[in-house]
Amino acid sequence: MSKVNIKQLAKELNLSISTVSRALRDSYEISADTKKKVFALAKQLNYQPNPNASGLRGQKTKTIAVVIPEMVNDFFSLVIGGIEKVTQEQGYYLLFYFTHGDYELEVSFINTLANGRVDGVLLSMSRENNDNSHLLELTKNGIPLVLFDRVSDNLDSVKVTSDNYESAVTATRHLIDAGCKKIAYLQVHKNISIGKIRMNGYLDALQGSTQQHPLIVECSNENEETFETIEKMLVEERPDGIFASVEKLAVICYRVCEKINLRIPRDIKIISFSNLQTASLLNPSLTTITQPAFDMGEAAAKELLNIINKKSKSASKDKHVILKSLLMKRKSTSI
Amino acid sequence: MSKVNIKQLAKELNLSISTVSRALRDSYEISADTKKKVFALAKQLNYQPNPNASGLRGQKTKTIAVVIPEMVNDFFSLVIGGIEKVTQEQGYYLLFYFTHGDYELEVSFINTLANGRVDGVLLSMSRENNDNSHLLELTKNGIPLVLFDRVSDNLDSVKVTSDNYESAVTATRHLIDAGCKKIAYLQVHKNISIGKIRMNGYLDALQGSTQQHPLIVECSNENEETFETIEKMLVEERPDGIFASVEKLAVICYRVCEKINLRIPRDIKIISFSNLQTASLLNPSLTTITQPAFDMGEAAAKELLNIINKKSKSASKDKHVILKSLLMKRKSTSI
DNA sequence: CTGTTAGCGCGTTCAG
DNA sequence: CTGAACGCGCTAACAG
Repeated sequence: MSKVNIKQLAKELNLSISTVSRALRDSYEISADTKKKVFALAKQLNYQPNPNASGLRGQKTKTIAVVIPEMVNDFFSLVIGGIEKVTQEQGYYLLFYFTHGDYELEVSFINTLANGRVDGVLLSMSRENNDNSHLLELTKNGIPLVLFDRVSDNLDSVKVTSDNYESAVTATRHLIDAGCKKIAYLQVHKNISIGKIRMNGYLDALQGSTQQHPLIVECSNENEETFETIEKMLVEERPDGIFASVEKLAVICYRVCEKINLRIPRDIKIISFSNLQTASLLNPSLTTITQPAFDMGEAAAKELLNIINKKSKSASKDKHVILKSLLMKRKSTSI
Repeated sequence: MSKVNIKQLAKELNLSISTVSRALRDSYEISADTKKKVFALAKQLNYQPNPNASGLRGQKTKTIAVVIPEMVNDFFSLVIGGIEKVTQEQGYYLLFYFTHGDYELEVSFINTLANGRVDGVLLSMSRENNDNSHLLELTKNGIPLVLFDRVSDNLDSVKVTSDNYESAVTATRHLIDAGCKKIAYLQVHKNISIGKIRMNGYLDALQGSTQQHPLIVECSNENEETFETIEKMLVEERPDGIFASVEKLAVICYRVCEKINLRIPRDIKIISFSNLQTASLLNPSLTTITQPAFDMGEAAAKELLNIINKKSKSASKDKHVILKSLLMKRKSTSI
């Protein structure tokens, strides 16, 4: 344990502890000469202020918590990239927690944060439309909270999302414009709001432009089951367009098409909410509605740091930042 | 700021601070009755011990740092899953840091950790064969370190890796057994040790089994450039087998084959180091050597917690855990 | 079984 | 310009 603290610096330099402390914080009441000496020794010994001590004293830790459902997921990986870029610039540390979509875990972790472990929290909810009292409690304890992607309307924290409704409309119109006469919508998590919002975009786009009837296919989290559901639907209904609400469904759909010899995009056109990474691996590559994941991370982190630093709680309450998604066509795709 | 602390609990219950503290820690010298009362109130008020205070006092934070090159990468995502599983069970927090392969960033972050911010560090190195003095300094300060995946031989910390050499041999033999007469090896990062080790496996397997000459293709980080390099090689050399040292190269290779009408696996067979996620998206799906990423995370975290809890520094010094990779063939692949 | 006290390292008052 | 002293919240040693 050769850890260096202020005391040792003081002894070494024949100064008092408080002088050293002040010098390190570049206080105006310390002579340039003394400061120079202190800085030199601090650097030489790699002095690092004890974060527990300063956290205890000043009630700030330069740490923010990031609570997300999971990590093995390109979307959240990209979001984290954005968060990290912003926070790193300002010297913040990142405490991560993965809820695996488990509400109980989210609650217990958030409760754990009540007492000065972090300066703020970035959260994408594990489930929605639930009891949010743990989050209310958190903000009541003076810890700022910013929600992103999976947010809840009955919380007046700052929110950052992408334009799920508008982009679902865009995606559906894209299929219509490409000549599709019967467009199926592949749906999961029908009870989470982001799912509903996307579906509404699909429904409204259909209604607005043509006489098409909606064809909504409820899928599950079980890949095998979903495969069969989709296969059955394709055979029986013979749609010529597919709009997948999440990437995984599009991938399964590709597999089904292979099996039953439907050629993409000639026989059937597919579009999906998805990120960039995996979409271009498919053949032909998948046209997607891509959320600005990195930007979302950046935006959420910036909002949070604003609240933390400027304490402008009142100004930004109930603010909702909405980022624009992109329709992405890739080479070798012609839909 | 309505944060609850021990003092408030004590006042509310007409007990002394230390009695409450002991009750919360379930000390044997507190009556069952008192404990019950304390627990009840603590739960009611959602009392959470201030981590800065206990960290300052006891020199432990229940936090470990995870330092990795990047996040947008299935391999590290999976590793983190393993780390998280183990640490969550024991109530540890995870502080993340991404070096983006930048050695300077790694150094500055590690230095920051010298003074009681975390109880231990899990690290996958940003670069290798460099000056490791920052890591030595860290362990000298009494903070345990476990290296995984990208490790350095001139550090006597515990290391966890997968069997890169053996699995490269296996992969090469697999192509040979499948009848390949001319196998090319796609290489990047020739100067990092993990790259060298894999290449040696390829070279030795070739030498051991047949009269084949090695065909090593140096690729860059530039996708466009690499695409052209591989295309040129395929046209000029006409190999019937490809061993890609990283997944991205295999993907590019697929694209090149499409362009110049080489059918996989009939004309050319491809195998690659890769994880599971993206490999099955390709068509035909890619046969891979898959590192046990999740297991690696688990193993590394377990080793670290062992050191932290048992303080068995001496016993585990210079230990090297090597996990076995898996050769994975997937449906619709016939090589 | 319970209360009193001291100190972890730092930053900020209050004195010079 | 510098030093002494206090307290952030918690735990452990020392009483009783």
